[in-house]
Amino acid sequence: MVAKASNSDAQDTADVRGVTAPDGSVKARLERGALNLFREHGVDGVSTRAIAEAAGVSEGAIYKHFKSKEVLAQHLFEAIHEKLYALVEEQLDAAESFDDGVLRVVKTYCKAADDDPTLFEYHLTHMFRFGVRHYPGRPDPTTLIASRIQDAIDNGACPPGNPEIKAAAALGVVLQPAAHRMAGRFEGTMTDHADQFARASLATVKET
Amino acid sequence: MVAKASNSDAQDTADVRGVTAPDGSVKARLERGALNLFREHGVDGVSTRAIAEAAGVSEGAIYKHFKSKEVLAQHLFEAIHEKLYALVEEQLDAAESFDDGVLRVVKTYCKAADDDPTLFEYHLTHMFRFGVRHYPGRPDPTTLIASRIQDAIDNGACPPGNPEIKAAAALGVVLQPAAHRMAGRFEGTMTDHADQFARASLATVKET
DNA sequence: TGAAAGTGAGTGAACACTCACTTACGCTTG
DNA sequence: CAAGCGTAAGTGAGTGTTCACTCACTTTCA
Repeated sequence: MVAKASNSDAQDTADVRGVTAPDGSVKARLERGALNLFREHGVDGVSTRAIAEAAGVSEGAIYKHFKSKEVLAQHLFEAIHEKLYALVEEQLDAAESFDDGVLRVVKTYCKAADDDPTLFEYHLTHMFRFGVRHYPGRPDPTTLIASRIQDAIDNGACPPGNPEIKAAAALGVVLQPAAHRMAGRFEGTMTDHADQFARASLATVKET
Repeated sequence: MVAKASNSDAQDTADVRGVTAPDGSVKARLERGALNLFREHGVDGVSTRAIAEAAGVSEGAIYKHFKSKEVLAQHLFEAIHEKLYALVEEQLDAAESFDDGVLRVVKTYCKAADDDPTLFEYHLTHMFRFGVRHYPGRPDPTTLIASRIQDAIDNGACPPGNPEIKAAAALGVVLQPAAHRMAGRFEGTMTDHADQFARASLATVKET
């Protein structure tokens, strides 16, 4: 479970941050320190010693909060994964049409990438490690999108086709540029180009 | 440098395989064994002991062919990276129009993913580790594609826009489904859907 | 016959994790 | 409210294991 971040702090904006424990706490410093290191060096490239140092605590402190380094890494991934799911669901439910839904989802991903690039990059780069399994019931943004595409196909708002493929291709339009943005291959924010990505995503969904 | 694979074996087909040493040699077995393990567990998740075991040789043998485990991992990445570059360049040069070029590149990626999924997945998952730096002169498929898009913009075959972003978005249409395919999220080959991906890529390039 | 390829026990370093211990602190009770 | 107390948080030296890599040696083969 993600540390409850929406208890009293009036943060109802669709913000990808706030998936970690309250700022200043040792747990939050461990999470943020580990996240920074994991993003740069990969989970296996980071020692518990380095994590403790980054958080300004002793190595033993890690184990008061997490059973193992691996659990810490999983916890961070799940936190952002579930947060993304919630944001996507929120936007899809608020959408006035299929096309509007695509636009909203694209904007959500762009905003997430801009708001917390470290968190987003960790999510992107560790999808293969933690995000592959999509057992039934696990909240997975792509599966959610695919199921909404299926709905749209059923009611004629979208041409027929494999919804998993449509979802993947449409997301690729946003995620691949996001990866390039993080590698410094172009300037500006993702949100700057959100409308363009949305048009391309929509064309992709209707084409694929 | 990639082990010369096009010496005498009459393999002129645009195939992504053949980036490793001749089959049966210890070097080839080390490369293939390491590749399989790296793909599944990541470079840092694989021990030299495991690599030697997979290749059926002693640990010391690794160091007769590669200076270190890291060099072996880099070598494998560069091999597929340069091969992809060559294939993309070949197809772009053979293209009769901008649109035809997009179709050919998309088909090339689909075929590469189908021909050697392990190699392709290793490339995909280790882009962040090895593929980020695109210093001038290094053959990089995406940079090549971006430069051809720039050409097309200059001669009016493509609407204006940032070619790096266009290239990334168009590639995302293929690469994200490829990742999903490898995770077993849909059946069939990538090539089965190449025409659809090509149409979506083209729309993305002209839209983004 | 000489060089390259291959062996496998050996080495020091780094690793994730533990544990006996100290510190901090909220809660009960007179 | 002060004293006492139990629990959770935090420490950091210690532990056994695993790691990448080496080297003296043997084998292969042109």
